[in-house]
Amino acid sequence: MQQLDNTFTALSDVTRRAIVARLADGGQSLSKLAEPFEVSQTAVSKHVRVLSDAGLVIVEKRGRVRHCKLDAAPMKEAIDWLKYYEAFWADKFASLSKHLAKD
Amino acid sequence: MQQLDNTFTALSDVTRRAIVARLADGGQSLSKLAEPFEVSQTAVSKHVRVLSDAGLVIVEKRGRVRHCKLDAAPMKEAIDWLKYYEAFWADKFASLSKHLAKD
DNA sequence: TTAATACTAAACCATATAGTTCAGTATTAA
DNA sequence: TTAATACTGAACTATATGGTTTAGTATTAA
Repeated sequence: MQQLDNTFTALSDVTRRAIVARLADGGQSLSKLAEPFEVSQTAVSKHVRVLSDAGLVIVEKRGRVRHCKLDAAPMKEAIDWLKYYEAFWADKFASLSKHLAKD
Repeated sequence: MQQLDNTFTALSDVTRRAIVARLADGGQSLSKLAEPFEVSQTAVSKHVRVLSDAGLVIVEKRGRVRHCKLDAAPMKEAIDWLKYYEAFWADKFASLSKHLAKD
């Protein structure tokens, strides 16, 4: 429940979703990770903290470098939650009309 | 992109997720919808506004009543986004080890 | 016509969020 | 040993968020 909050909140920011996308191409240091973004490294560091608190990114200290890698496991719960509502997608005609009949 | 932001943000609040859950049992008026919640009707009204702005709830004026119903269509985009990262779930052993080999 | 109902808008408050800069610490390279 | 690198923490700012209460509007019921 709190985990779902953390996951959805973490993913509600464009920069954080972009960080996740970058990490999907492979783990990397925080400074490398921050390079393409227009905000400061400190800002990226904070975003990574949010993702790490949500369990979506694993940060490992290697000397002076923080190596970041993706762990998408918490997304499973989010997908499961969302999937429950597939029946209410407008393009699923059969389910929709069944639903409309209810109102 | 902005749509994804809106969807994830809308779903990052427990009360709003509970509203979605209630609407899955059928459309209803705002006041009925607000009943089980401990916050004021005004607060629920604001939450419904957020959901409606995200396209997740359709509000229809019927006389003095606002009838609310679920439209989960925007969730599709969110699920699709999340699904891309299935390969990074820790429990998908094959994909994970492939990923680990990269670091 | 009057009173009740179902809201919304406005004003306000406390806290959270996203960003900044600057200073400090830990680690590595020269 | 000194200098550079890779960060984090602290302090600050602006805006967003979630909540409240109070007042007002639109609609329906009596």
